[in-house]
Amino acid sequence: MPELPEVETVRRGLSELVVGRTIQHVIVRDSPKSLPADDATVHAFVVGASIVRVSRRAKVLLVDLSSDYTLVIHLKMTGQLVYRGLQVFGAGHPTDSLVGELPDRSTRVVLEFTDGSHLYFNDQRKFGWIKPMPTVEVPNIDFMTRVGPEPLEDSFDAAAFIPRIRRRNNTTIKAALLDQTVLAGVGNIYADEALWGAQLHPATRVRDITDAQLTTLLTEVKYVMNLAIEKGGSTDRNYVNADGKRGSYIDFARVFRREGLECPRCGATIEKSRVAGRGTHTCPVCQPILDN
DNA sequence: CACTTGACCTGTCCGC
DNA sequence: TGCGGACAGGTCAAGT
Repeated sequence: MPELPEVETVRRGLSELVVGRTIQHVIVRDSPKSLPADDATVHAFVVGASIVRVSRRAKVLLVDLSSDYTLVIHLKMTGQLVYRGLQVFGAGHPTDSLVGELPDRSTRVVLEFTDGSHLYFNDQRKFGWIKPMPTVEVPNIDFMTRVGPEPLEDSFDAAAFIPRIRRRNNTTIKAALLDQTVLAGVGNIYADEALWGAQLHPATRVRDITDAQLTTLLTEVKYVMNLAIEKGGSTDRNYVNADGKRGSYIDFARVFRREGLECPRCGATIEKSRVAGRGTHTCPVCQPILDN
């Protein structure tokens, strides 16, 4: 579920809420992909450690501990990280929140801090994970060595983007945007939104797209991601930030989940189809398929 | 090798 | 309400 803007929003929240706190207790229940490290590792390097920094690479969160271990976290489709202090009453407007009392049925991991507050890792579908590993080893994990550049870095310009995406010249532009080794952090929502912005049909082959169009596409990727971060991410079904609150980008989406509604640019009816194995939203007028 | 599809899971929604 | 099937924002293994 969460793409780069959602993970970045969670990162910012956790930086405010958990940095400086000391882990007193760890509870893990039914999270098959989590914590492959044995209990001894958790006891030696997680329990008793404090959180010194929360960073992000692509869609992966990195929680650095004072023990020189890092909790590497992937939320995948339905993962949430929600912090709860001691005072739960009055925490936000009810319609802002998707989560009630915690832990709940989907809670997989709980970090209890020495001050009595908690961080809950909830994950309905159990695809997500939290894995402790030595901080120095994090850059060596397969995903980190293969993942592409961060799209919001100023240095990631058209000159950097075009040759990378042209490595996937024989596939569709949507599949190429979703390829994390081309660039980091684009998922299904922002792929559709950026392609609408660039007036490209997601099923267009990369080889049929000009460099000028790819340059526009990169501008649109940066635009939708920056806007989404500003809006606190997109909540379609169950994404929430570290306070348990929804994001509002989805209210600003131009095509995503808007099938049957009007295209905000031309008024045509937005369609839903399947491209690269994913639900795909397009304007049939603004985004004609090119097949040169 | 490049690319596509299926699997991982649970919950929800839609049609009958 | 009940039941079966399709589908859900990510990633990797297996298949073509």
